[in-house]
Amino acid sequence: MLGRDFFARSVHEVAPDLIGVTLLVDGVGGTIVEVEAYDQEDPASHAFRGPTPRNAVMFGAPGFAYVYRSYGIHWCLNAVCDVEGRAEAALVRALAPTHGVEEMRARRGGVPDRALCSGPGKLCRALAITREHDGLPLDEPPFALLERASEPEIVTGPRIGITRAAERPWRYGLAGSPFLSRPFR
DNA sequence: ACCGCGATGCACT
DNA sequence: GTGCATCGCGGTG
Repeated sequence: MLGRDFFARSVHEVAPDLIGVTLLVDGVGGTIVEVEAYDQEDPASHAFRGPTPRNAVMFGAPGFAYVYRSYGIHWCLNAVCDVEGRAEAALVRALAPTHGVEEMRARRGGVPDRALCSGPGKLCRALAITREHDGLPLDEPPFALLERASEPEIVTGPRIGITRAAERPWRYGLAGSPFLSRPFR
């Protein structure tokens, strides 16, 4: 089990270290294969313009879940990071399903297994993550984070779906994984 | 393969 | 009123 101190570092260290970690919610989930980093000086980050009710968790202690609604439909999960009081977060973008696959299939309505968790909105659907998880600690139920077994081969590239600061190579992935939201170039 | 678009909530100008 | 840290579907090459 990963403790909260894992997240008491710069998101630029935490994000690549999350690749290969197993994320479970009520025992359902899989191996993290894709993450993006957002820091406080980042125009693409929700924290860039300062605290609001929505992003309040980002300005709190590290090791907690920041869950927000995207495009009015989807939920997205972040792990809050923090070094020297900065508001930073790692957006969990894709998992390789390993635990509770039948449950995830039922929640995701017949998509191929490869697409069960191949995007930030998709994985929240598969793991039933909603606003109720916003602000919950990641090292206590219903969450669980299992340390990776071996050192993964990590690839990087520009982040997806943003318009500002889009050139920053702060997207991290497991090399060659078929469970990514999109391939790396 | 790519491209367009609708669904829908909410923070912010 | 505008713009998203999205997704899935339906159209066209």
